Amino acid sequence: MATKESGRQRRTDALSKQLIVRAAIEILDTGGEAALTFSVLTRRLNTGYGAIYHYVANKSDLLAAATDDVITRVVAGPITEPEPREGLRALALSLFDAIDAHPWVGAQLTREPWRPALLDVYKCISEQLQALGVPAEAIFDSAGALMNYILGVAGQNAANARVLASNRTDRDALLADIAAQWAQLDPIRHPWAAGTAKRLREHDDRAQFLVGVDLILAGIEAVNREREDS
Amino acid sequence: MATKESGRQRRTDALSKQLIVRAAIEILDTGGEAALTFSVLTRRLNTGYGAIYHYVANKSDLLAAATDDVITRVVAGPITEPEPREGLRALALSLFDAIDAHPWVGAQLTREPWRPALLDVYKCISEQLQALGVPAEAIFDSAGALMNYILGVAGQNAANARVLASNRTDRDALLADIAAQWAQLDPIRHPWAAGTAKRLREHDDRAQFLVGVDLILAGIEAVNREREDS
DNA sequence: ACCTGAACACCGTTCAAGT
DNA sequence: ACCTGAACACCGTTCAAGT
Repeated sequence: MATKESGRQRRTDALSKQLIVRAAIEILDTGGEAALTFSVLTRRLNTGYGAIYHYVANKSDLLAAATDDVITRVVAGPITEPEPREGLRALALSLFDAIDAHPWVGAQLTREPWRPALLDVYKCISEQLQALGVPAEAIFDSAGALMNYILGVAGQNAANARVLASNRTDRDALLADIAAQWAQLDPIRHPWAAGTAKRLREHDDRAQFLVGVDLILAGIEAVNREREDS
Repeated sequence: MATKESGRQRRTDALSKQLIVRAAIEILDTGGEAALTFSVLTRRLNTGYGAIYHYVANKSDLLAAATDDVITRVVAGPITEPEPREGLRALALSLFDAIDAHPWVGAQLTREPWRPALLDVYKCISEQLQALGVPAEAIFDSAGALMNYILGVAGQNAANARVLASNRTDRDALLADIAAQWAQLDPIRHPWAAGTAKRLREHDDRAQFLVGVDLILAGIEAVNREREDS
């Protein structure tokens, strides 16, 4: 089928940062961080190095722009849930899923925090907490804890996913291995180990992530109840 | 003082993985991730490339070993607090401080999770939760949430610290900038913004980290209380 | 067994030259 | 203004040769 098309043909339409970023995202999603190379990008876009550098300052800039693109799309989906607690859970899951689909975003966020897109996330969380009745003076710390948890766990999960990308067998083998180690601990001194080992083999990362969100929400509410009582 | 000592002299004592890892840690701490180069490492250790590769499989392996070294030292410090809640807070703070002192550890953990050293952290957290009276079936999710929070936030914080490494002025300027943005939001629709903007400028990352730990602990206890009641 | 360092493959970035 | 691609500096890794 179709001979290799030379690949030497010049592109007809103009380049744009948008176009470059989208191409970079595709490469990152397919081959991971190591696959994103200016040489690959150049070939994919049928252009030269200089053309890319005309729209992008350097590789850092490109990665940052790609990350912004992904996060912005998540936050742009307006929260439709009327119940603030559900809204928060939905936002958390959206971010989790986005980082799961684009694992390199997790690593990038640890490298360049405080991107504008993240401020929107922060804002969104703050609004939901306010709707939940959290007093203004408690919102700062609560929103911080939630956001850090969401990004932190999503990042960890993405890292896991990347390491165990090959197939389910790998994941199962590794978890079984860890579980076996724990199952060997003295059940008298470590009664938690048996249950944890069992759960480890069966657990669903996405569900466990949500349990954590709920734990933090429960904590926020518990602390506020105490504050009201006193 | 002391002329440059040629640097060409061969080392007298034998090399070892331990020695290489320690040298790598020093380079990483001083100059950040970008500074760790086999060429720099070779010069620092007065040796050749092959000698290093004799003890270390590749750069990934070296980074992993360096991370293990840091984390292991933290977990090795036995928890002396008799009160489990204080023990957890102490462990959390130790990890936070360690990652703050070695910011590259944060990025590394997102790259290679499930290292043996982290399993020890998990184990330690589980034990403290058990001592706190958390039922065995709730320990898995609770420990997971706590550990993810600790590593996630510590990593984020390290990233912040790295970006704003230069001096306090930079940090203050950036935070003031963000605060100003939020202060402009309509105070009727966003009553939380004013307080958050103020807190943002003044907050202490370490203290806020601990507030988050306490929130999760409060959530764990609240959920368990409900379970008991029903 | 342990070490040396030239050599190789690869990658980010620049820049003089083109349209 | 926008694009091309040879060239440069740098870095991880290998390997034949040394002790």
